[in-house]
Amino acid sequence: MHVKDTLNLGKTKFKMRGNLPVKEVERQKAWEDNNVYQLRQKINEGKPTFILHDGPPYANGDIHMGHALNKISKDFIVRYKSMSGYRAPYVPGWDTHGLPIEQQLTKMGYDRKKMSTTEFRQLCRKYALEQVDRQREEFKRLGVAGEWDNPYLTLKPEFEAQEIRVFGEMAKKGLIYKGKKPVFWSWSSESAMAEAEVEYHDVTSPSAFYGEKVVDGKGILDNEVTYLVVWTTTPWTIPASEGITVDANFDYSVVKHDEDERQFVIATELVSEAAEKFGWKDIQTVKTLKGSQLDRVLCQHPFYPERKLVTMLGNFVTLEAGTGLVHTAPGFGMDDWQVGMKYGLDVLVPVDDKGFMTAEAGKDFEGVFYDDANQIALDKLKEQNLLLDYMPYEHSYPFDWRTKKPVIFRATPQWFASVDKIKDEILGAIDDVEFFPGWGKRRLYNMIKDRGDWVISRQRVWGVPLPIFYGEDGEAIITPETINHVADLFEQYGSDVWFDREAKDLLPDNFKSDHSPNGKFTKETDIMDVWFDSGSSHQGVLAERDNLDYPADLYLEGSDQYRGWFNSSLITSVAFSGKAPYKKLLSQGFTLDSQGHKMSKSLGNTIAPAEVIKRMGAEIIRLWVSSVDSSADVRVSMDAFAKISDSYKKLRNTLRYLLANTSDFDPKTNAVADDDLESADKFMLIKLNDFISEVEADYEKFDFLNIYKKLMNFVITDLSAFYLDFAKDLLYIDSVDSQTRRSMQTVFYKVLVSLVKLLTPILPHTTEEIWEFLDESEAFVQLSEMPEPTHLSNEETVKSNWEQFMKLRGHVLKVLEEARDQKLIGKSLDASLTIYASEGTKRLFDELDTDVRQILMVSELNVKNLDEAPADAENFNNEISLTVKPAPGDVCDRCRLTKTDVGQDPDYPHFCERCAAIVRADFPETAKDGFEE
RNA sequence: GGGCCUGUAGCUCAGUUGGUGAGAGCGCACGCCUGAUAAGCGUGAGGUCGAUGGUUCGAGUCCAUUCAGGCCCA
Repeated sequence: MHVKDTLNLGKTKFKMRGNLPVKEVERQKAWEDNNVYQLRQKINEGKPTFILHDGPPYANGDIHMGHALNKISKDFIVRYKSMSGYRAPYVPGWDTHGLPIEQQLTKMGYDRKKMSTTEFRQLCRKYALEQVDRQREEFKRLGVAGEWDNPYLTLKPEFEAQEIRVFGEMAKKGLIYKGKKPVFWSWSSESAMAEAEVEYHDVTSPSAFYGEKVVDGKGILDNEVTYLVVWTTTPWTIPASEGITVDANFDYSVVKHDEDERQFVIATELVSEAAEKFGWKDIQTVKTLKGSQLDRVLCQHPFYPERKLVTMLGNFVTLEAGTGLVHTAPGFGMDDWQVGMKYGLDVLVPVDDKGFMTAEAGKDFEGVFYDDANQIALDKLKEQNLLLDYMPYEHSYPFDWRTKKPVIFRATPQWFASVDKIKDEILGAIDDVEFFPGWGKRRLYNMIKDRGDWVISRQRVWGVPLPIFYGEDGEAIITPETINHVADLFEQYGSDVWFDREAKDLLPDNFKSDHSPNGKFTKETDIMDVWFDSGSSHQGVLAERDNLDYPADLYLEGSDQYRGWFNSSLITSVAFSGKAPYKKLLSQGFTLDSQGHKMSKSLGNTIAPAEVIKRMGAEIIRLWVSSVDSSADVRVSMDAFAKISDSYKKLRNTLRYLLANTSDFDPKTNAVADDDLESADKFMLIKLNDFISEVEADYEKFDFLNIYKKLMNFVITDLSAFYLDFAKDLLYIDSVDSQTRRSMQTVFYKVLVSLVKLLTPILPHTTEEIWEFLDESEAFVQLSEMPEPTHLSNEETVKSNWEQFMKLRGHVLKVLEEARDQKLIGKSLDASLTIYASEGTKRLFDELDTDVRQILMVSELNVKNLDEAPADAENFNNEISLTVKPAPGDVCDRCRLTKTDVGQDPDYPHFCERCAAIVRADFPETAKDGFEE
C-alpha cells in the first residue's frame, strides 16, 4: 500500500475537457430520442402558463449571430420557466412569404412571366420550406428546445385562414379602405417596384425656379403682386402640382428688385444666392416672416388658373439647394404625398401605366411621354413670365434594375389599414405592457403616435391574397359572409385557391350583391404586406393552438421590431380585440463586430454561429449570450468567444472537482442536517441560498448578464479560491465517514445540484452531462425543478461573522505573499502564522467555532493578544497584527503539513499524530506492514 | 434631418437620490504549488470615466454642445 491510498482523493470520469463540438450533437440526439421536450411538457400540464411567442425569422439563408442571440435568449427563458412552476411551451415560427423569396427564384433563373401564378407560387413554397428545414437544423444545433416538428409557418393554410379573419374583423370595423399612394413605378415594365428592385444612378435633370402667384395671402402677403418662388427637379409633375411646402421654422423674406414690380418670397438664407442666379440687382427686403406664417396661403396654379395651390408646413424642405419652398405633387412623391394627406389634398395622377400624360394633365400635355413633358412645362412657364431660371441638376435617381430604365414615383391604388382611427386605443394598449428595457415603451409609443395609415397591399404574388371582391360597378365587396367563406376555403385548400379559381367560385353559393345585378364579380389581385402575415400570428398561432394562449406573456425580438413585428402585431391585435398581443415586451440590440460596427458580408466582418459551434461548441455561444448586455448592441469577435471559452473551462473544472469529491457521498444516507453542519459549511450553504435567490430573481427579470457575473464570482471567488481550496486538508485527509468530511460533502452536493439546475437554461448540454453522475430521481436535469433556497437558524450571525473573517483572510494572504517574496516560505502550508488579535477578533474566532488554521491553509497557527505584537509584525486596522515564519518540525508524508509531532507514533514514523490516528483506525494493517515507497 | 439607444481599465460589465484616493471577473505580468495537473493558489500593474463647455464647495453621476457607433424613419 502506498500512502496515497489512504487518502480520499476525488474521483470522477467526468472529463476535464468537454469536446463540445462532438458531444453536443450526441446529447441532442439523445434528447430527441427520449422526447425530453415532450416529457417536460407533460410534467408541466395543469400549471400556470407562460407563453413566449416566437417572432418568425424570414425563411432565407443561413442563420447569423443575431438569430443565435435571439433564439438562445428565448431558450433561457423557456427552459427556466419550464423548470420553475410554469407550463411554457415554445412553438418556433417562420415568415415564409414575400419579395426576397420571389427574388431568390428570379436569381435562380425562373421567370415569373413564363409560368402561371400558381406554378410560380409552388416554386416559392418549395424554396421557403427548404429554407425552413435548413434554419431549423441550425437552430436545433444551438440547443434550443421547442416544437421543432410542428412549427408555425405563415404559408400554412390554418395560418392564412386566421389572417383572413383578422383582416375581415378590421374591415368590419371600417378600418380597411382603398386609397392612392406613390410607389416606385416602372413604366418600362409596367409594374410597381419594391425599394429592393431599384438601383440608383446619377442623372442630370432640368431643374427650374419659378414663381407662383399668391391669390390669398391670408393677410400676410399682398395678393396678386406676391409670388412664392419654388424649385423643382421634375417640371413634368407641375400639372399634378397641388401645393407648396415650406418649413415652419425657416425665415422667409419678401423681396423686390428694381426691374420688376413683383414681390418674391424666398428663404432668407437663400435670397442672395437666388438673386445672383436670377440676375436680380438692387434687392430690397419688403418684410421677413416665419415659415409658419405662410401656412395655407393660396396661390394660383401656373397652368390652370382655376386651380388653387395650398402652402403647407413640412419637415423635408432643405436650405442646401433651391429656395426653401418646394413644389408639391402628392401623386408623384412620398414627401409630397405625406404632407398632402395631412392637409387633406386629393392625389392627382395624370400619368398612365406606360408613362404618358393623360387627359387630366390638360390638352397641352395629353399623350406626351412624361420625360418630354419637362420641356413643355418649362415653355409654358416662360410664356407666362413665371420662369426665373432653369439649369441642369445632377442627382441620384432610381432605375428599374432589370430594364435599366428610370422609374418614377407615381401614386397607384392601394389598400390601407387605418391606424388613425384606433390610434388612441393602440397608445392605451401600450400602457398596459411591461417593457424591458423601460425605454422601449417610449420608442414604441412615439412610433405609433407618428405613423400614418398602413399600406397593406402589395403588387406581388408570393403572399396571402387580399380577400376582396369587386362588383360590376367596381365597388369593393368585403362582408363577414365573404370573409368567412374565403377563410374556410383557405383553411381547406390553402391560398392558392384564390389564384386557381374564378371570383364566382370563391364566393358562397348564390352570393348576391347590389353592386352586381347580373351576378358578375371580379377579385383583387394584390396580396398582403408580409407584416400583416406575421402581425396576425397572435390569431394564426396563439389563438389557434390549444396549448398556447392569447395574449402572450412575452414577445422578445431585436430592436428593429419596434417598427416591425411589435408594431404590426400591436395594430392588428388592438384592431381585433382591443388589447395588446403581449403582456411583456423584451427587445435586444444588434450584434456588431469587434469595433462596434455593423456586420455585413460585404465588409467581411461576420462571424457565423456555425463556425463557433464547429470550433468551440454551442455552449460557448450560449454562455456568451448570457455574458453580454443584450438590451443594447453587443460586440462579437472570435477573441470574445475564446475568452468565454476560458470561463467555460473554469466553470467546468470547478463542477468537476465538486463531482469528484462527492463520488463517495450518498445524499440519502450520508447527508448531515443543516443545523449540524460545520461552521464553514454553514457559511457556504448560506452563500448558496443567497445565490439561488438572486439568480432566480434575475431570471425573472431576464437579466442573464447578472446571472453570468454572479455565477462566475461565486464559482471563482467563493468556491474555487476559498472553499474548494481549503477543503483538501479535510476531504483528502479525514476519515471517509467523519462528521467533518460528510458535513462538507453535504454542502458540496447541494452546491453541485443547485448549480447544475440553475445553469441548465444556459448550458443544458454540460449540466445534462453532469447530471448523469448524480444520484437524483429525474432522468434528465431538464425534467427537474429549480432549487429553492432554504434558511438556517442563525444565519445572519453566521454570515456576518464569516464575512468579517474573510476580510482578515485577505490580510493573511497578503503577509503570506510577502513571506513568499522573501523566500521565507513557498506554499502557505510551509508557514507558521501568528495572529495578534484584538479582543473583538478573538471573540470572532470563538464564535466562528472553526479550525482557522485549516481554513487559512497554514501548518501552524498561534493566536495571541494584539498588544503582544512585535515591532516587525504587520498591523491591519488595529484589529490584527500578523507575523509569518517557517513552520517548525517535519513534513508529514500524508497531510503534507509541517508539524512538530511528526514521528511520535513509532508505527508511523513519517506521519503526524492526526494522520497516524486516522490511518491506524481506517487501515490497521499498515501499522505492521508499513508503506511501499 | 427626426425618434430611440450606446460610449467607465486590453475584454465583459458594476458604479445607489452628485461627496473618503473609480470597482469586479477575465486577460496580462510576476511568484507559488505539483494529491483538481493540457489543472489549482497568491500578489501586482493597467482607467484624462468618448470630447468640450457649464451648474456646484464638490460630477463618471446633473445641464448644454460635440465626436464615434447602432436600430428605425425621412
